[in-house]
Amino acid sequence: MVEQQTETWRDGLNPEQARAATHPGGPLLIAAGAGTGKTKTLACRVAHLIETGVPAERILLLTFTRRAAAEMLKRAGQMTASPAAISGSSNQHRSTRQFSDPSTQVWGGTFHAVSNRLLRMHGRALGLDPGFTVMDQADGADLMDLIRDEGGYAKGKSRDLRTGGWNDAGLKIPKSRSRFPKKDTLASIYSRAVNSGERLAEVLEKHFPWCKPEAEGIREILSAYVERKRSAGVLDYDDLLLFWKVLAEAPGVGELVADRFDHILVDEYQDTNHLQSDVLRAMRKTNPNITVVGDDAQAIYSFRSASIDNILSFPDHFPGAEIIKLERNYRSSAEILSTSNAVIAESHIGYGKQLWTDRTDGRKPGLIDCLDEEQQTHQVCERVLEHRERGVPLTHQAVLFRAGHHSAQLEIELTRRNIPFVKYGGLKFVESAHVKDVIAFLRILENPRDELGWWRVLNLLDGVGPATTRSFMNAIGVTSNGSEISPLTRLAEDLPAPGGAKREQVAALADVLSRCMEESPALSVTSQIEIIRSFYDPIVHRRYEAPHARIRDLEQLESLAESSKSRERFVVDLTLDPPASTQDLAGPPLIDEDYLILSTVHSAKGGEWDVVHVLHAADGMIPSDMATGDADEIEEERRLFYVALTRAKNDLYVYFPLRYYHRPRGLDDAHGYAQLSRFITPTVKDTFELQPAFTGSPAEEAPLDHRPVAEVTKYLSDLFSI
DNA sequence: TAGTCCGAGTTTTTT
DNA sequence: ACTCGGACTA
Repeated sequence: MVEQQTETWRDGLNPEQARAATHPGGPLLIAAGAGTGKTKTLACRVAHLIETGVPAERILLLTFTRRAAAEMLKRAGQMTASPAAISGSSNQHRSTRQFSDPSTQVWGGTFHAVSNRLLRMHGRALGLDPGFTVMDQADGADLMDLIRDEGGYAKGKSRDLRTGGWNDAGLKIPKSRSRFPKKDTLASIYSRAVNSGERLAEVLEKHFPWCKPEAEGIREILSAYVERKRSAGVLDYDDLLLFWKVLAEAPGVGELVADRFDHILVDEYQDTNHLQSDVLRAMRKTNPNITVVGDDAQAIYSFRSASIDNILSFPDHFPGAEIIKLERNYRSSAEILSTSNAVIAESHIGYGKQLWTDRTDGRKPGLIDCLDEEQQTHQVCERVLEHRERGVPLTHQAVLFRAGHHSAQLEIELTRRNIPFVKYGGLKFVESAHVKDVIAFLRILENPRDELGWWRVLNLLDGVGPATTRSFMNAIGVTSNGSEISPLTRLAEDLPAPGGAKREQVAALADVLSRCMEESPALSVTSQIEIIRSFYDPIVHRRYEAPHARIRDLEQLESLAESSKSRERFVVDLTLDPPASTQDLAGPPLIDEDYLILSTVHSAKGGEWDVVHVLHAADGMIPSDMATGDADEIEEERRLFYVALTRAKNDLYVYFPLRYYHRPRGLDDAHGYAQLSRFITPTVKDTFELQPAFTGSPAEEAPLDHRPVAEVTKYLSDLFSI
């Protein structure tokens, strides 16, 4: 990393970086390879714009996560005289700094967060009630499920559609197993169509061919889904983009919105999708000042409909675009670069950058053959500690893996050895049912028409299931539109016929909700959650086997709310920018401590560490079994591997466990032998130093590995069993 | 109509 | 290990 405390920021830039940072205006594409200082360049560009007189609040910086925006603006702030003007306006609840005048700050954040803000300001012009609530992907899937049940798609309808031909052929229908897509599939189909702009038929054909027989039912559900979101006053992630696009294209208000910004800068452009590129074009119909930064070799979000075409056809979308390539790598040793260059060389698309460095102090990356996952875990721990002893703190080391659960065993071992760690990616706090339940309370307080919120809350009552919930929602006017009286009031005033529910419990619920609505003095979000928990905690105790972990989560949620200005902000922030790591939740105590970073490769995007350990370099893990359908998917997995490798500055270790015990299918505990990841071709392998762990020092390994004995026993018992 | 139990099938990445 | 759906009971 280049020094920052130079006189002016310009001195720290190489010629290409400087040219990009001081580009006068018009469309600019910065094709920045991994580790070429793209964050710095973008931050400098922001600083440059402000120094040349562009008002901070007329700059829009779109990033992939809010964390990235905050980081970039922090760096820009260090370079200019008035740092406060730069720090992002969308500071989240966890941010400790407050700024005097939010109107004089750069707009920074994700597409979704920025859209949320614009729509609350201008949405009315589209007929959109600015009091909308936002739901995440899982909520969307739940709504799909609701509709799916009502329509009886899972049962009767789909069966009717399929039976005919089969009977004629004399085939036995396999016990009418419902093949109708599940809620998550429905949500993905919908999202894919919206984000890529492809028609339903095409989407099914290309990405969900096994769902084609149910196309008609799917179409009906998707239409109903759209309608239900509208009447509930709820937007999903896709709506945020869609409405932003419509807003920007609308005559009158569209110009108003676009004219807010003299300059738009977009980071990680390779991971934007068709819809996002439409948004940008709509925002830049007249003003051509747009800067995008990206690396086609690091495109890893096609599952979210991101399209590599966006970056490849940027010059067509924005005529007159200048392209600046950044190829000088400041991050990694030459040896690490050789390895990563060799990996990406096997792929043949894009702007074909060749990364180089003049560093000469490197060591060859290590490829560590392990007997099995247990040994891999052991090896990682040993190496991590070794590096710490040699002076590399844990925070400067990261362990990367393809899927959230790949680190499960390692986490157990780290805990056992008292090695502190923080994990990014994988299953998230806000996705757990009990947290969602509490958020559902907040959502109906915020937006009493929020059908899904009511659905969750009412279903909590004893003796209340789907049917009673539906009649409740009708009775208090959640679903039946038109009444001026809020469902909250109606629940409190005349309790609906309880059905199977206990009258007192319904009354208690109504009481909790109205206490949260107290206006003078307005209650803090924390107090509201406290009230909700007085009702909900007992339910957790009754419902779950081990309630304590869940109660702790709720305590965390409560304290998370402390720094939150309003209920609206809290709920929106939780869905648009959920805590990304275990650390975000753990609070201050961890901050001074040293801890190891664990992260999915996706969440590691943009990060860099002195020492990087990549787990499970076996076929089936990298590339994932789930993503070997077609050539494009494989290429994306290759780029994913490339992203993992290029995070390393000084030392890189890639681990390959030869044997897996818990093969997904194997109920008979049969193990399987894995293949080395197909991305480690012979050429690539040559760039590594091979370090077979199990032929190492036997004295060290032997006591730790009881497997061989178990193997022999099993072998013999198999032999005799037939 | 709710709640429970069992068997079958699935298992990624994230705003 | 987990979720989903179907069947069964109260």
